[in-house]
Amino acid sequence: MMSTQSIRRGGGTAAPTGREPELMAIPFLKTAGTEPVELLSDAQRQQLVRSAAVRHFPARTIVYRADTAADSVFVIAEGVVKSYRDLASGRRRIAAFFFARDLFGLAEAGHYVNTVQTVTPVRAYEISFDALTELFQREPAIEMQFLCKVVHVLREAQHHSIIIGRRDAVGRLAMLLRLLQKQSLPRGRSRDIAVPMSRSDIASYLGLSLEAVSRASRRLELQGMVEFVGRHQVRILDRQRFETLAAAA
Amino acid sequence: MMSTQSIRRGGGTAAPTGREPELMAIPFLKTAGTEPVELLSDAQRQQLVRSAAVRHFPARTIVYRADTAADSVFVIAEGVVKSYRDLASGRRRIAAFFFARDLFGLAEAGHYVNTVQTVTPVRAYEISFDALTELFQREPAIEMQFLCKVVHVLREAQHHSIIIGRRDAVGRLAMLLRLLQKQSLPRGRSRDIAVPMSRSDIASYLGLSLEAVSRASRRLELQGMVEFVGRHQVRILDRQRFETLAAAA
DNA sequence: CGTACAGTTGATGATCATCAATCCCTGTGG
DNA sequence: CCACAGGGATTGATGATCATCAACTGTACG
Repeated sequence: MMSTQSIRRGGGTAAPTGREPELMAIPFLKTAGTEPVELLSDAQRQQLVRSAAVRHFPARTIVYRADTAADSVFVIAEGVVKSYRDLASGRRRIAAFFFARDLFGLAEAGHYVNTVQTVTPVRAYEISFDALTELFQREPAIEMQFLCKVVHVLREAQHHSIIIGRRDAVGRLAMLLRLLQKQSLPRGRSRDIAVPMSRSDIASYLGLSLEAVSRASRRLELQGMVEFVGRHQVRILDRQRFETLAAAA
Repeated sequence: MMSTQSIRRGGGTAAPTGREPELMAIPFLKTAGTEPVELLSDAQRQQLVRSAAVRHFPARTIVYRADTAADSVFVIAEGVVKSYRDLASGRRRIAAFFFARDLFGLAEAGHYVNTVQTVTPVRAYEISFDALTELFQREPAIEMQFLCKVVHVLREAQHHSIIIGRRDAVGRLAMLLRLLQKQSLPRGRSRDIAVPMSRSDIASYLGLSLEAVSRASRRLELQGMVEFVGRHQVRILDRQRFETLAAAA
């Protein structure tokens, strides 16, 4: 279904030679701008790649399940995953989507907290905890970069709860689209946003019903802010109003 | 920088007992149980205390404001703070409450993300970023403990968005009370829960209106699950149903 | 004892969840 | 190439829940 279409998202990434794995975040120390930057040096990437294994996952693959024994973390080279938990009520809450240059697999007392499943085909670097701690000892600077990245993920989690805290469905959807926009092209200014995940996933992420997402999409279109090009792409038509809505919080 | 008026240096008897500062979290590596544990060794605490300054804040003091220059992190020895952001709509969203043995002050590009204000009088250890990085180099094990703590805070942030994701006000309130219960006595089994913050703060944390919190409290009482003893204490009357409600998610 | 603020209670309207029916896209097989 | 099946997505109708506005009560503190 989305297999071929959604793998190639905007942003001609790749160039998988020696520049991986990448780890991107906004550092907490003062930097030039407020944009995310690559945290790892070439030397650090070389160190990392020696401790890691490259893994390939087809779309919709479970990478690991919540509450199972955890032994490694993952850095995405290419693709998108969702990190979620199925609640007692039968509802599913997606805690986060992770993209290229993101880190996931943080555990609690030796067990994964969330289930992680690929949304698109994914290429990732898997690093065992043993290798990671050994790496931290050998190259302490890398540990600081990981700390930096985790803080970044923490900020994103806080942002997520601000999204969910909104009462209006269209506002929540707009905020998600803005996230996806940043992912699509970290620097470019294209009007097109890739939406690799299903409506159902979006609903689980936004804390809405599937129908509410559908209606919110419709309303965004009717108001002339965006245009849906198929199910996995959105085009911004009125950036002004779109940004205002997404920022209103 | 820090707001000058709101900060008062230690006026009383700080006299650290030697067991401070403490830093508590559930490690991500496998441990004996799933309860939070003290992360720092005695030696590490001694190192830390040498790089830190003890600060005392009266209740309702702003420790720092969002978007101001950040230069240090804080470890709470005693007291409660709230970490929040005021949104464009005029609403306030509390991202987290922090308690004794918690860490706060993580920044983004050299600026604090949230405003932090004390709820009760607070005694805290302030550690400048400079001292912290220097400390990490001198004692690499401490960096791992900080990483561990940040991961812990990340999990709590994810849990927060699960709370907010609930649709029913009573359920959200119950989940907050359960958090406060864990804080009250990490090991004890008392029926009483301390609720140091105001209804308004609770509302901002749960993503509800102040009135909704009030009505939810009333309903919890009418259903016989809890009893409110004054405004800052709750007594569990029917733990069974209370846990069920809080866990339903 | 009075003021100010925190909290409660009530009435009304807006928004979303839910149930149900239909549409549409995609992949499959004739 | 087309028909069909199945899951994803859309649309519609109804009810439940919370926000909001407003009035009131309780409590802390001088």
